[in-house]
Amino acid sequence: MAANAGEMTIDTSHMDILSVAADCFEKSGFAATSIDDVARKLGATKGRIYHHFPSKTDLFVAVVRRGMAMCYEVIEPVRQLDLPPLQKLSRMAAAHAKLMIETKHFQRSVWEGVEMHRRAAMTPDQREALEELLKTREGYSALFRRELTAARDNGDLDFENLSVTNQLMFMALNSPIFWYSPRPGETETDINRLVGQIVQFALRGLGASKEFTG
Amino acid sequence: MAANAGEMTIDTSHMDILSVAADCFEKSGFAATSIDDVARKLGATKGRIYHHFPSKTDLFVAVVRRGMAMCYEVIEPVRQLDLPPLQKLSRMAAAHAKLMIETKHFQRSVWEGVEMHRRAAMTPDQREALEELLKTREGYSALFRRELTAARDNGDLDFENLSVTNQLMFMALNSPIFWYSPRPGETETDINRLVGQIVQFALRGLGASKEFTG
DNA sequence: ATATGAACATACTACCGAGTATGTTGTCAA
DNA sequence: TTGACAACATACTCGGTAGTATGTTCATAT
Repeated sequence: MAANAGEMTIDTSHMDILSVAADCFEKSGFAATSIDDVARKLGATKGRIYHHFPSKTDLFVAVVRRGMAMCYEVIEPVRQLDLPPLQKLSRMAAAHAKLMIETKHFQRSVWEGVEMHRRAAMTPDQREALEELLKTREGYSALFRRELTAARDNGDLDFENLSVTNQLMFMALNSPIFWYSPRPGETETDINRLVGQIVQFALRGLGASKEFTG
Repeated sequence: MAANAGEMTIDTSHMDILSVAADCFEKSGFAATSIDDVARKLGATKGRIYHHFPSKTDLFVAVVRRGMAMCYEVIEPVRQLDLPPLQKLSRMAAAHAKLMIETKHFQRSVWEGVEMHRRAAMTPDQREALEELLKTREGYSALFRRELTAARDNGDLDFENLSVTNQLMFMALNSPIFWYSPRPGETETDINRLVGQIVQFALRGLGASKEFTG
């Protein structure tokens, strides 16, 4: 119990830093966020952060890793359902879009991480650290592509290029990280309705029939 | 002729800087791009840049302004065509998407400018400088919303919330600035096909019938 | 009781990058 | 030819930031 409490403290402190760091990275981006900014928002000093993370890059990567882990955690149960491809894709899309809304600050960092990698705007050590995460990301994307392909083979979807289509679909599903901001008095139902619009847009874009998308 | 040549030189030098700056901002983002980076890529030094632009912020704003001007220039002739709303929207969307591909480096800065404003990650002087541009951007967006609304009233489109839908549509149309990269040996036809896919995705997402979107 | 180490804070260093101050060169005007 | 100015280059300043080195405190183990 003592050890347990000790680990709890460690994990909590660790997670607190990650969460605040995600907030800062969301607001200002990686480059414009200073460790002191994060520390200030934590009501602490650099010492605390550098005790847990060896560098700013490692802190950022940890945020990205956590964000991507959230995606997997949310998708995994849906993925295991025994449903026809389009149905499953629809559920996966909804789960993903909702997560984007609920964990926006983390997912913004995930996005920036992907962008940093794509633009190759990194030092070698940053690149190496992100490399692993990008493979994970690719695996995640593949989960969706599988259902996309299956649904097209079924005749339930209609699109030309798989890669392009996948990009377009994810752009729509990810988009709330750019334009969503919580409304005062917003309910779970409001969010679900928002998610519904996003998924409907995406699936129709993919060529799903209106009977399916409502 | 002397005056003309002089102005030509000025404008050319000015535009050269803008173009290279756009490249740099695209690769590394505003915060991570240094004036020295831009100068180096120009084969020049800071002196040249600061002779034309009073500050890094002003340089960035100039890039954004130029990018947005390109949008208006491309859209304006299409907008004046006498076509039914959905037809016009489709042409406007195609023109916009194609411009995103062709002037990707500028449009990335436009995007970042909008993001900076939205995240309020700026000094007061930056904010003021961007304020004007954001109004221009809003006007541009309104051109599309007008056709969206008209097409829906016609029964040619089907969507719930105009604002959300507008966001989703622009996410799709803008998306090439994130994932497009020119293929070796790529032809105009290839690009047009790509644009076709993007527009098809967007219009279907908006609820256009398959008879229209093909 | 005391030693030990985790979890921080404090106080530095070193560097980088925005902005400035001051040359230097060529061009045109009178 | 010379003076004036545009269009840069060079050489600085100076504030901010990543990272480090060194306390300090508190809990736990022995």
